[in-house]
Amino acid sequence: MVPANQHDGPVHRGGSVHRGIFGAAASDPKSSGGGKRRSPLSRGAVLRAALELVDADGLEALSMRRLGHRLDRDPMALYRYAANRDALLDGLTELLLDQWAIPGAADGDVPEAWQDQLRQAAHRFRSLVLQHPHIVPLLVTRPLSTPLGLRPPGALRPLEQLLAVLTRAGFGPSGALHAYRAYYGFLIGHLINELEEFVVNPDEDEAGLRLGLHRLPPEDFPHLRRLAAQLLDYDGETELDQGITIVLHGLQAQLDGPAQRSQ
Amino acid sequence: MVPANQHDGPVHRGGSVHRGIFGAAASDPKSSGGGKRRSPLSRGAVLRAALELVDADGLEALSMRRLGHRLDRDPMALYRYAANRDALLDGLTELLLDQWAIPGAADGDVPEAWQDQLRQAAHRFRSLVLQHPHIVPLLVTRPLSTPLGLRPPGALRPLEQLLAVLTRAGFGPSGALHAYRAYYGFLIGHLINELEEFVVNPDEDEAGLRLGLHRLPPEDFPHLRRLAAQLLDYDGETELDQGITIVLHGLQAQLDGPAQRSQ
DNA sequence: ACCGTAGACTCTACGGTGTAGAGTTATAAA
DNA sequence: TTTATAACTCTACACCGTAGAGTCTACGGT
Repeated sequence: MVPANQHDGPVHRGGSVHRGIFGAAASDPKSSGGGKRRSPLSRGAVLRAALELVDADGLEALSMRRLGHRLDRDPMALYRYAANRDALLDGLTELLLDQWAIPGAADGDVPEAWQDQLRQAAHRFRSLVLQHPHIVPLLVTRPLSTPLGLRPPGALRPLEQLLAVLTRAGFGPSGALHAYRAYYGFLIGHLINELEEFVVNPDEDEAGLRLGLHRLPPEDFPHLRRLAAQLLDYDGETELDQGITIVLHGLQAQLDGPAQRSQ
Repeated sequence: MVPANQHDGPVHRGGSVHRGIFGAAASDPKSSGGGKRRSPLSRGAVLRAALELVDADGLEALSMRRLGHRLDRDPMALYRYAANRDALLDGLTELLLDQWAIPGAADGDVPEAWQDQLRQAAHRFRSLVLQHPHIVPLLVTRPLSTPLGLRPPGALRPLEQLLAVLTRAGFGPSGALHAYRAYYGFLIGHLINELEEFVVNPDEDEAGLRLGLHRLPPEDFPHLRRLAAQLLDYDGETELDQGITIVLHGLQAQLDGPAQRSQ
């Protein structure tokens, strides 16, 4: 349930000094009270500052120089905590994935609850992502450049836990993998969809005008133009819930169907 | 079936000189045969060159300067065909979406075929994206910054056509929208998943080693480590097909269920 | 033949970026 | 006191997007 994280110090060597989850420090003056030397940074502090920067102003606003400025350190100091900017971005996705709590992942639960567990996990992931919408592109892009086994454990934990839930539900190894892919694929796809729902001009009264739909030639886009009202009262939460229901039904059918077991 | 595209010339004014789909020119010497002055570029030529650059070396390799060099033009010349780099990226997503052919979008088809049509469309989208994997981040990120009505028609056409298919299938306006979202959400999610499947070291014999799974502590990742073999023989096409089947069944159920019609 | 105009492009420059390499300082250990 | 090391800073380089002004060519009008 709670992130169980690893090294926090400099990046080149796992210093193994456990300072807490993603590191504390960085605000209290250390032992000697000169006031001249600040307490050293930590990977956790750097990542958290980076996330704040991204949340506030988007991904492009995250530059080494700006982050250095925000932490009151020379930009080059950051390279002690992330090998380069890409590694920093990877750290952000890890920071996020590591917060994804998947219910019922511990042993000893009733196996029938797997559908509720997956449903809950989906909603948690959604609210997590909505708190940090700017990192979605990272979620989509970054892992692509890192092969499975080399990704940080924090980023793999959700996958492992989902596989555990599915296995307890009765899926075989390959079945669990297929089920995971269908589930996570739908989940991430939904979030991309949801984040793309937008309004041009909230002050405008008429639905079509708010979306800018009046610019579209009616003869080319009859269906779209007719949907102005429906496009506006989008409810991401129930939309996700209904979609997840479809997926879960499909998975249940596979469980009940033939040739399960070793498949 | 075939992209029907609009202006192609300079960006500030829709020159309305129709030179063909996304523009020709850019290789044949124009009327006067001095050999001194090259024929002018075109938006289409610029976008195509940009796509080639991205396909070859990834998104980060697409800089105005590199693109200018490739087209043998000063980088600033490109600003005649795209207002800035972001607009260039938007042009790339349009270039791609515009190629997505959705079968049966023309009127007069048998309405029962909608499931096959959506299935086919999904497979076409997949092969399109696999030809240009580097643009997936754009597909995910770019529309986010452009409200629906302001997106270029080429990027909205697939949406319109999918809505047409769903409407002919019997969905009401809101139902069609929900169905579209479930369908496209799953589709894009699957592709993200599929693109993240990777091998570390193809020369390695043993499955776990090829994925780098041996680095993971066995006590923390029992399920993942057990899946080495299954992770390796991933077949994106049938995976997509099975997932789409689930979604289509779910949608069919909604069609058969109560309260369809005006909903 | 001359001029004016407009399109397509180039030149220069500014402020920003990631990061290599070497240098600095403060603390802890010997 | 000396030495080692961790944490950090300084300087510099090559690249980036793009604003602003200038150039060069083709063409239409007179």
